[in-house]
Amino acid sequence: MATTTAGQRREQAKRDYDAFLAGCPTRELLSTLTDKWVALLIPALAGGPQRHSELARRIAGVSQKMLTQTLRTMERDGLLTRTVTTSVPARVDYQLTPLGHDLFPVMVAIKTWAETHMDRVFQARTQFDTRT
Amino acid sequence: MATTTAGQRREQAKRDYDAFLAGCPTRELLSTLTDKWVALLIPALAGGPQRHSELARRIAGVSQKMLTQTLRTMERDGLLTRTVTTSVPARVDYQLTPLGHDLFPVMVAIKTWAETHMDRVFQARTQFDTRT
DNA sequence: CAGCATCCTCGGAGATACTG
DNA sequence: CAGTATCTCCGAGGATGCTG
Repeated sequence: MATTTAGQRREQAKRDYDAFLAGCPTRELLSTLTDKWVALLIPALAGGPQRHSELARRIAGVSQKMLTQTLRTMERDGLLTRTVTTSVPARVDYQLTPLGHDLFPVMVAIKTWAETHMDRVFQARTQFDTRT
Repeated sequence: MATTTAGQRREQAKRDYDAFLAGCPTRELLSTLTDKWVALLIPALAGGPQRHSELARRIAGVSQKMLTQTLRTMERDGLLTRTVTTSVPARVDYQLTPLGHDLFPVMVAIKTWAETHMDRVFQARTQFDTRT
């Protein structure tokens, strides 16, 4: 029988992995998670499946290359699924997995934090730049 | 008299700023927040003031240049304060501001998420890489 | 100890053009 | 429409050496 609960396995993971350590694989995962486009894509996809072109329009300024590249990385890491509908023209839908959706609160928190505290940061910058 | 509450001002900010827009200044702030070293520095500083060398040791693998550079940006954005104690040798302490501390829950959430779900991501990668 | 200046390199990321 | 391939370039970021 299984003698470990999900909670215990999570505890185990937190003991084994430490992003403060240089060699830890979480360091590299952290690099993926702390990506501007990931922080925008997760909230953008939270409402449901989106097509490539829809995402490109929603997330203004992202190049086609970066969008495809970021989506591919996220798919590989199990954050979203890519569904191809063969037709002319082709149609591809991206949808968050439960794992990806689990990341939603965190990502939306960063995005919202930036939008909410932008003014305060501007104040701080002005003060910093005009210090004697 | 002031007719707007802090809550209303926050609402105002959320209406004015939208990180989905390319020209929005929050896009650039988001770039700063979604930085690997920021995600590690905030949790590292949460316990109290830390010296430059202490941080360098705690956050393994960070170069001296990147550490100074990241700390400077965070100082400019009002996330932390830099206190110099003139002595020989010099001593510099970094401490989170209330604004920076406000970011702590978010940053620690990302770091913890990575540490907690590393195994699941590994599984997803293996499955992705061995797909036919 | 903290941090600036300099040099150098590697790859992140845009632009463009082409395919299914 | 979605994606790949190629070329190019700029700058992030490491290494080293010097200063207060």
